[in-house]
Amino acid sequence: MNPVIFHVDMDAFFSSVEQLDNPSLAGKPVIVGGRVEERGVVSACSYEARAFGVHSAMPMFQAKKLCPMGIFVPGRMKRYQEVSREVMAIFREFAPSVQPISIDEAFLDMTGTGRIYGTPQEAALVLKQRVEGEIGLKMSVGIGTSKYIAKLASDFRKPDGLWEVPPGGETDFIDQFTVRSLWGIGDKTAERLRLLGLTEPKQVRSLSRESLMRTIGRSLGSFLHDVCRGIDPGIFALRESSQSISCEETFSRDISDPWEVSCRLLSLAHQVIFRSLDEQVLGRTVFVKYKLTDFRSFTAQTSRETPFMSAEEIHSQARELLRSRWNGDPPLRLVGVGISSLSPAGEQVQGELFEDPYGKKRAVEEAVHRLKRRGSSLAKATSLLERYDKRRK
DNA sequence: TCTGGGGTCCTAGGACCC
DNA sequence: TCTGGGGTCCTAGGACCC
Repeated sequence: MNPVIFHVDMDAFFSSVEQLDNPSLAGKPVIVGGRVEERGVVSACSYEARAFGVHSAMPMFQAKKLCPMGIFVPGRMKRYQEVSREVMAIFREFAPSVQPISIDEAFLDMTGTGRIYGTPQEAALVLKQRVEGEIGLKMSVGIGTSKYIAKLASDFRKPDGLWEVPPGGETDFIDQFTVRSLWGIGDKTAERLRLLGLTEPKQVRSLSRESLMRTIGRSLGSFLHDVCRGIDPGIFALRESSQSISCEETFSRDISDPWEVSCRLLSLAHQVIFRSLDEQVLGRTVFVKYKLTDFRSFTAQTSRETPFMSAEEIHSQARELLRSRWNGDPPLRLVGVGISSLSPAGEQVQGELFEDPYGKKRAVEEAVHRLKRRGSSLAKATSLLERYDKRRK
């Protein structure tokens, strides 16, 4: 039996939710994103706004220029997550197996559901109607024999799309794309391939896997070889847990004062530890990322044998990493902090609790975390107090 | 008046080990 | 007086995606 995979993608998700919650926005160019003064970018926009050339990741000042009459709204991530959960719940009721891959996308394995739903297209129509009826949002569905094909298919007739690639039709379908428009091929790689005379999947098929791997690298070569033959490259494998947790901040104006940067790092370190406690993981690696005025960005990281247990530990490591590389000039546009080499928190805590400094610190973090979840401003107060203490020294 | 935030994976070089 | 060589871990940078 051929696999039947759906890729479901909500249309212009964030802006559609805004239009759903505020019907006066329906049919208008809605642009969700940051603030111009804070160097924000577009995170999503309605199709009405796209008609003006606005697209996601575009700087807000540019979007305003292109679409001055646009309705600019700040994002409400909590609300989008809430709606996402509702939509995913419908998927889970509907399909035997669901794999969410982002806030507004999921793979549904519909193999063997013919007796219940009829043909894949009939099933997709029912699902689209359910989501539109129960939630009020439109979506696009791609159907194929693999995740990769389904993913391309959902994008093929957006918005409100429904496209099925029949078993055996994979290569013909792929041939309707340019190499650049394939998922996983960006500007840089497309340009490299263009210089090699490879702009169409058909041209890629004239090369063996070995020669592709030799010329463009093992991984990319193998990936491209498979994709252009309609073979699933296996990139949407299930990942049960995250590999890293990080937070970053772009300043509304560049900062050259190391002390001020350190304060920002502390606040970011707190956010990182809160999220790591949420996910019940700890990290043995701390990394910092910083971006200069000229947009060049750098990373530095360090690992140790025992996990970092508190915001203070993460912060002091991150500050040290940054201090040895940057001393205030040129000014910074962004800093970020993160942890990786993650492991479940439970394992560590057993042993570490005996070591007072770590166990105690962690207990404090957890307490602060619990309070913060209840809306207390204690965490903020802690940060401020520390700031105050350090200034006094 | 300039270009976010949160991730993933890959590559390449060096250290270290057998 | 010839530069083994494979495996693994770590680090920094980069490409890509939503």
